[in-house]
Amino acid sequence: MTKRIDASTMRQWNKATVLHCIRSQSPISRIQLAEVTGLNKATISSLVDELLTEQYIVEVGFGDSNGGRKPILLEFNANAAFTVGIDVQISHVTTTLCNALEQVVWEHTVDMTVPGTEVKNMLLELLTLEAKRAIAAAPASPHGVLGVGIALPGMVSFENGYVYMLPNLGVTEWDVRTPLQARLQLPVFIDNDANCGAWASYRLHPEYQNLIYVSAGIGVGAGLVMEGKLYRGSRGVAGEFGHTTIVAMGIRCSCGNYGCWERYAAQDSLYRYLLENGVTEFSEGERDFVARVVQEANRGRRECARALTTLGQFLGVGVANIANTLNPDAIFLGGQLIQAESWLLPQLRVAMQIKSVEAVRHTPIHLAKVDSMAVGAAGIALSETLYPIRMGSDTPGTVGSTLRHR
Amino acid sequence: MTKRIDASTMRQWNKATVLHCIRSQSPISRIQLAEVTGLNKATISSLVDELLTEQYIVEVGFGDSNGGRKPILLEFNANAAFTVGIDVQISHVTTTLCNALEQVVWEHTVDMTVPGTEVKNMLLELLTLEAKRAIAAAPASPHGVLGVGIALPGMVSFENGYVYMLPNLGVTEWDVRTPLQARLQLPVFIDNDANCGAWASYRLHPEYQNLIYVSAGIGVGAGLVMEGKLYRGSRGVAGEFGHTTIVAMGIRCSCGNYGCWERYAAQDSLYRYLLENGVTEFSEGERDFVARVVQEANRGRRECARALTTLGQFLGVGVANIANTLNPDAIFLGGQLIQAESWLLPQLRVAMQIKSVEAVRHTPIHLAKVDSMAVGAAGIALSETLYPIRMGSDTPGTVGSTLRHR
DNA sequence: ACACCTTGGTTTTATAAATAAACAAACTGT
DNA sequence: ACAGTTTGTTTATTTATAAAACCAAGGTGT
Repeated sequence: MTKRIDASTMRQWNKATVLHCIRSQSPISRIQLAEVTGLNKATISSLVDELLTEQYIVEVGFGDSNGGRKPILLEFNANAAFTVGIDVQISHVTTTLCNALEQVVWEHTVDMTVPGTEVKNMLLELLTLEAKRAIAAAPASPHGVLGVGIALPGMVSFENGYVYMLPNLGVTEWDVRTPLQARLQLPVFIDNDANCGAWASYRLHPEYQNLIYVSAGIGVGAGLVMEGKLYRGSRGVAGEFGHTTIVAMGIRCSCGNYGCWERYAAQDSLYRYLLENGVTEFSEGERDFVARVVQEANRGRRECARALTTLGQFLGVGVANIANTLNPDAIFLGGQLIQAESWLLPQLRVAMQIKSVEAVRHTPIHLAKVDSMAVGAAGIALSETLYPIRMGSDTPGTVGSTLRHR
Repeated sequence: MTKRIDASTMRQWNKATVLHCIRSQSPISRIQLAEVTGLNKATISSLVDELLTEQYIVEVGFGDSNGGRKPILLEFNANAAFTVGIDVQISHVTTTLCNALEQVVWEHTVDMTVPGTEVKNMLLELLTLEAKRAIAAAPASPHGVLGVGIALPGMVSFENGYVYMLPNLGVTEWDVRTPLQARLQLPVFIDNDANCGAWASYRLHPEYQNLIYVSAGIGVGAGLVMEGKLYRGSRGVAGEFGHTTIVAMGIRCSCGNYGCWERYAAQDSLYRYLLENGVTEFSEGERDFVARVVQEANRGRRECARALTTLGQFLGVGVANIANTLNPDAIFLGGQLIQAESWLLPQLRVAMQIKSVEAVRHTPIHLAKVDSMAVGAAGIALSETLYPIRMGSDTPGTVGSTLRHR
C-alpha cells in the first residue's frame, strides 16, 4: 500500500502526470497541459522547466495563434532513453532495442538449437551477447540504456527474476537475473512471454484497460492486463489457460491432467487433426509446419482445411471461456498459430457467438503484432525504470499492489 | 486516471491513511501511527484532531508506559456510521444492518415466493420495506446510515445500477437503482451476489489481496478480488465461470452452449447424479434438497454419496481451472451447495492436486461465512460512501480505474 | 503606424500542507 | 525529590501549488 504523501511525493506525481500527458498527446503547449491536468499554469511552467533540463522533453516550435502569442509546442523526447527487449523462443531469439516511445530502433534475430546439456549456460551466454549487441547499437542519449527485459516461454517469477520452468527448453529452477545483471551492469526484468505480448498490445491500445493476450503455439498461455496493470497472480503464474480442462476426461496431458485446452488448441493438436483426416506428410517439428498446412488448405486441400477448422473451434472454446470469466475489453491473439489466422478467426467468432454469454459476445478479437513479445519485454523494462513515467495508470510500473523489484 | 495532487488532496490521502491504520490496528497511539505511516508526529496530531471532532475515532484510555508518559489509545468508532446490505435469493431475502467495522448489528430474513407477473414491482416494494426496517433499526450515530447495498443473483451493472438479467427471478432489463434511491433518499449500490460474497471474504481476510469467491447453488458464479479491488470487467459481468465449457460437446445448457460447468456442478446436476444412481425420491425444487441428500449420504446411503462425490469432482474441475488461470491467494466457497462441504471439499482438494499446475496446487480453499452476500453488499456500500476510508488498497472504493458512481 | 485586444508564458505573492525543532506533560525508577 | 524517558503539542521552517500581477508576442481595426 502506498503510504503517506509529502510535498516531494506530490511534485513527483504531478511531474509524472505532466510527462505522461506530453508523451501521449504531443505536441502540446503549456497552457493545454494546464487545462488537461488541472494544474495551475505556473506549476506547469516549473515542472516543464525541470523536464526540459532533464531532456525528457523538447521544445519543437510554435503552434498557430488566433489573436495572441503563439504557443510553444512540447514533445516527448523519444530518444531520452532506450531499453532492450529479448524474446526467447525455442528455435530463435529476437532482440530489439526500443526508444522511450517503445518504437523499435534496432532488431536482430538469431537461430538457436537447444543443446542436450548446459542449456542454462548456453542461454546465459546468448542473452549476454545479444543484449550487449543491442546496447552497443543504442545511439547516444541523455539517459542511455535503462534496462533489459526478457520474454521467456514458461513459468517465471517477475518478482524474483527466477525461472521455475521452461518446458520446451528443458530448463527448471534457474536464477537468470542475478548473473545477467552482474554481466550487463543493468537492471534485468524477466517475464512470461504471454505477459510481454499482453503488455505490448496494451501499450499500443491503451484504450483497452482490460485485455487478454492469448499465445497459441507449442503451448497455449495468456497474459492478463487488468485495469492497466499486468496481473500476475499470487505466485506470478496467472494465465495458465493452456492447462484448464475443456474436455473433462479427455486426452491425457503432459501435466498429468486430462482434457487440457493445450491438447486441443496447440500446435501438436493440429498435427493430430491432420492425421485424423488422413494427412500424413507433415511432421510436427518441421520448419514452417503451420505455414505449410495453411498453404495446402488455401490450395483447396479439404483435409487440411478441416484440420484447421477443428483447431479453430477448440481455440474458440477457450477464448469464449476467457471472455466469459474475465469480460475483457479485447482479446489479442499471438503465437505461431496466428499464421493460420484466416482459418482460425472465423471459427473463433462463431465460438464467441454460441459459447459466450450475451454481454461479452462482441468482445473484439485482434491479431497481435508479430514482434509483440520482444517489444513488450522492452516496454516492461521501460515502465519499471524510466523515471518518473506513469504509463497511463494510477501508479508507476507494471506491478499491482505487491512489492516492487529491488 | 487520477490527475493532479494538490495540498488538500495530499491531506485527504494522509487522513485516509491514518484512519485506515486506526481501523485495522486499533487500539493504537499517535506515536505508533507516526511510525506505521511514516508521517511526522505533528502531522499525526493534527489529523487525529480532525478525525476526533468528526467522530470517526475515539480516545479509549491509556496504554502502558515504561518510563515515560502513557500513550493515549485511539480506536476506530465502529458506530460512526452504518450501511444496509440486502441479499436477494430465490426463496428469501436477507437484510443486514452493519456498522462501520462491517459487523452485523441487526438482521432480518423474509421468505419470498416469486409471483408470475409484476416481479419488479414486488421486489421493489420488498426491498424498500426491508431497507426501511433496517434503517429504522440503526442506532443514533454521527454519520447515520450512509447507503444500501444489494446483492442480486444474476447479471447486473454496478456502474449503472442496472439489472441485465436475474434468470431465476424472471427479471430482465431493470433499472433498480433510480426508483430505490428516490424512495430511500440514500445512495443505493447493486452488485452480483458472488461479487458481494467475494468482497465480504476479502474484508475478513485482507491478507488475500487476490481471492476468488465461488458461489455454487442453482447456478455457479464467481466474484473476483484482484489486488484488493473487485474486478468487474469491461461491462461489469466478469466471473461467469458457470458458463465456461468444461466438457466440449457435453450437455446442452440453457445459455445455448454445450458442456457448461454449471450443468455439471450446480444443484440440478446433483439431482441428475442422483437419478443416474437410481435415487428417485428427491425433487430438485424441494425444501432443503441438498441438506437431505447429505443426510442420506451421511447415513451410509452409497448412491447419495456417489452422487455427491461426482458433484465434487466436477466442482473441482472448475475450481482447478480458476486456480490455473488466476492464481489467486485463496479460493472461497459459498452458495447452497456448501451444505455438502464434508463431501465436496475432499474431492476439490483431489482435483487441485491432479488438475492444476504445480505452482498453484496449494492454493488454500476456504468455506465462506453463510451471510457473506448480505454483509458484502453492506461492505460495498460502506467502501463507496464512508469518507474517507481507503479500505486497504491504493485508492478508495471497490472500483478500479473506471468511472465512479455519481 | 499604432492603440488595443488576445493568448501564452513567467514572476511575484499568498496559502496550505508537511517537517523539524523546541517545548510541555506525564510517567518510572532510584 | 529528581533525573531520565516517552508522549504529545506548539512554533518555526520548508516545499509545494495556486492566484494574481506581469511581460511577451502575436493579431486586428482604424
